[in-house]
Amino acid sequence: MDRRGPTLEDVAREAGVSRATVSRVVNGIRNVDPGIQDLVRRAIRSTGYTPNGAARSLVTRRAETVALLVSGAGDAFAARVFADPFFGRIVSGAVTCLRGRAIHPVLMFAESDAARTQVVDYLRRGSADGALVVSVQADDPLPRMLLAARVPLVLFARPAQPLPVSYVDMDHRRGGRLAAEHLLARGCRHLAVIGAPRDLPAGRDRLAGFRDALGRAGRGPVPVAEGDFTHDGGAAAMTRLLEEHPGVDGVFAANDLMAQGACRILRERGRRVPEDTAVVGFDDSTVATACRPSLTTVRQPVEKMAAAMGELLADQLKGPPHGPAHLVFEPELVVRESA
Amino acid sequence: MDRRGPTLEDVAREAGVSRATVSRVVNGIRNVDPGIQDLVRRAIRSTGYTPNGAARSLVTRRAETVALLVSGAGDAFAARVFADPFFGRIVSGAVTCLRGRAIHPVLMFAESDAARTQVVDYLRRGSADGALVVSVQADDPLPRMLLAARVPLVLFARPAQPLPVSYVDMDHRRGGRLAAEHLLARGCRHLAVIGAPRDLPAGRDRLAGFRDALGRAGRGPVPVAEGDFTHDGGAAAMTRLLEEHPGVDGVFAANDLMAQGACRILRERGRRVPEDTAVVGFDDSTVATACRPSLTTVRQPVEKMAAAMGELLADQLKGPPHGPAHLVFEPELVVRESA
DNA sequence: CTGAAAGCGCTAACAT
DNA sequence: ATGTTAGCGCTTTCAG
Repeated sequence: MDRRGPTLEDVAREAGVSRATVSRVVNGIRNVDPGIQDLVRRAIRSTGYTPNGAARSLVTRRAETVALLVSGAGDAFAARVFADPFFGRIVSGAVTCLRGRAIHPVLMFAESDAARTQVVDYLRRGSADGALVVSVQADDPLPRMLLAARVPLVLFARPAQPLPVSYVDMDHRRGGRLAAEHLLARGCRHLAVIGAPRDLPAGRDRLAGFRDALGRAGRGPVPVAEGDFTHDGGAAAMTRLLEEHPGVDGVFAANDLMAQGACRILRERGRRVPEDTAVVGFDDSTVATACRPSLTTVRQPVEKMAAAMGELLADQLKGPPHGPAHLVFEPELVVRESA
Repeated sequence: MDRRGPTLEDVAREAGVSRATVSRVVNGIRNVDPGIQDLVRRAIRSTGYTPNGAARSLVTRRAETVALLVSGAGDAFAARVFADPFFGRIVSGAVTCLRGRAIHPVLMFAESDAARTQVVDYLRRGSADGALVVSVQADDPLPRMLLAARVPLVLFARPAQPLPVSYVDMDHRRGGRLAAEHLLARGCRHLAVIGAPRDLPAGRDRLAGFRDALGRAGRGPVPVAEGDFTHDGGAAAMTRLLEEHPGVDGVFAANDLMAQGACRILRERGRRVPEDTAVVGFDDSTVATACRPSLTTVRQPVEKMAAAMGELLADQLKGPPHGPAHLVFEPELVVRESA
């Protein structure tokens, strides 16, 4: 079963012109006589010609492909990643943006040294022109490796260590402030936080913003239980919080999944949400509207951010490098039932 | 910024051998003197050589890449797809399987004629060696188009129209039976179904299996409200069901998201789940354990199925075609709180 | 505006 | 066991 199709040569012969001319027509280059253009197009149709990607790629040095990398650690990483609707949103935003530019995304997980090596090799081999990277780990070595390999790349979220690299991010500090202000405004007096893993810049910023607002309102320190972005992690954190601070009447969770886990525990303990304890989530993921009470949450415009990543990378691939670009989006508080 | 690296030629010169020998070492072909192998490897290291993918691809006629196609219709298709954890599971299963074989998945959505054309072109261009297709639409034209282009492919789920193509599927009929038997066994007397879109074979089979079991138990016809696999669709269907059959005490929903939507409505109407109305879902997706009551559901081994798709395709790419293969997996009832 | 010709970097016969 | 050679299918100067 050989899927080898007709080549430029075949089309050229059919049309009675040279390969170069066919190539020009295929690539939409002007300076081709309209009559001949027609001739060629007809020949293309009649032969059923499609350009060969590898051959083209070999000379243009472009694969019209980028790697979409999800980077983090742990067993069953791939399986866990998509349990959070967050990643699906990134993927769909990126894919949608790239497809408009006829760039194709190759999805890869980089959760071990072996996987990272595979990823870097893939890029060095020229199979992809650049990379879109989503790290869920603070000390992720991947961006550095890619930078060392001179791979054009754009990160989702500012790296934990400063790096000369483009990224798209959100103003998490502001997000944390919005959450705190809302909780304060609805009269909560005993706040608590279910935080992100301690070393993630985004998590730190959300917490810092939350504290900012508290400080400004003359409030003291706030108890924090660390979560892991999962439903169960949120539930566990809420349980701990309740043991040590039974009087808590307002909770800010660093993502919606954890907020949902927290709500579950609160209700199992006989507390009404939001009457007894209000809960604010983060992300505005699909679960925010699917649960009862629906979640009041800080919306991240993830799809837009992912699309921006794609654009930034596309620009970088096209023009000469203008140095790292940083795009920071604004969060938005979405008020629903939980707070 | 030219990322052009050293070539085979450079390595050959450095090692004082021919390009062919270097190529043999790189590709792990025996019949190379161990001493020379060492020499070459050293030269590879010292030059920092990585093979060029396009050049290799041009002669081997293999891209070591497959397209992972999600096919369906509608606006914002890409965005909606990942709202259901189901797709994330497929993707992660497929990626995990393929990576072991050094095959890279390109993710594409095919929801319009333009998108489908782009997809077929991509394959015809040789940029991918084959396709893994997940259709969420009964009359999806994509498989046929791919078949016509002689693209090796494997479908997730049997196509609505018989097609000479390999696929991986589950015994949905059996899944429906499991759900019915469980509901019957727990003493439900007034059953109802929240079905899948009517034209999906999987949905039809689940319903048929459900009816099978009912018939065998001497039960008559069962009311069915059609859903669209979303949380809200499930809620809407449940609402309709309740209006026409207020006495319903057992519901089978064609996926977990709809089951969750149904539970929401039931509780809003003051009914206890499962005491007043039991609910059985389908898929055993991540939402099944995240909600209260947790869902009793029919588990689909999605990751395994997706991995099997990858294997089937890999085999097809490797060996000579042995005709379409069909792999059918068994469902499993997972009993939790909702029924 | 069109054609001829030179590669892009690699693999795979075929010789040796 | 190694080297020589001929392409894979395309783009792109460079002439004309």
